[in-house]
Amino acid sequence: MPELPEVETARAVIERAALKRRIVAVDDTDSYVCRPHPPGQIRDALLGTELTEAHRRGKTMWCDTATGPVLGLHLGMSGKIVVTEADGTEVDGGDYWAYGRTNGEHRFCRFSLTFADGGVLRLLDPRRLARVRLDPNVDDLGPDAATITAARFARAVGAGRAPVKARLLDQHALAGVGNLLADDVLWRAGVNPARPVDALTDADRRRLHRALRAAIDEAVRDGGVHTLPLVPERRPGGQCPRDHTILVHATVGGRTTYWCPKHQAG
DNA sequence: TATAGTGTTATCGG
DNA sequence: ACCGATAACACTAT
Repeated sequence: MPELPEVETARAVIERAALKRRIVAVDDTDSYVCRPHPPGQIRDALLGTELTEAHRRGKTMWCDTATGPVLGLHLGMSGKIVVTEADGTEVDGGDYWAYGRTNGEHRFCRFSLTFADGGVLRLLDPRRLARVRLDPNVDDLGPDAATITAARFARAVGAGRAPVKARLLDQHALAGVGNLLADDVLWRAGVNPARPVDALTDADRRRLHRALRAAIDEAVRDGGVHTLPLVPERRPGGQCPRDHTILVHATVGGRTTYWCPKHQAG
């Protein structure tokens, strides 16, 4: 589920509910999610300190700590952050999860921080493709898709023969666009997903940039990429929300891709 | 039971 | 070395 909008919401959850609280217990025993750190290494680095700031670039989050290393968090394909207070109150990123409501059950907990007053931050992730690591390297990520300028976007989606969708998904070129957001952006801009980037016009790139910014703003505001117009129609028989043409689908850039054959023909 | 899947990365070929 | 395509990863829901 998590693309940039969901990750931004998760970051805001941490900012609102997990900063400046002394960490008294850490569960880092899931050695796949916490790799390459051996069990206990992340725990030892965080015990007794506190998170001070929550940052995000693309789909990667990281938290500064008062006295320890930086804590990197990535939600992978199915991760979610939930903060539960001692009285049972939950703060989470909304109901976008495909694996049902959490309902205080905390199934699939892969990592947790317990605070001095009994509150707990949990990373829930059925598929265990999320990652927790100390001092993550963020430098290889491209500019954040939520704030990228038109000029930098044009550079990122300028040269090369890759299908434009593949480039939008390339986290080194720009960071934060996932499969569903990419389809919605291309749909808004009226661009065929398979079009090579060097065949785009400057006008195409301007429309794509505006579509990207608008789609992200709407998705963050409305609760995730599932609220975008095209996303519920991404299924066999789904219709274009604009002209009601039956959408077509194929694999582009290695991912299942839906588009309107009428207004995204070229 | 078989399959698809919202992300990342190692590996392969051009 | 660069660029793009593909498989693998772990696991659940359909």
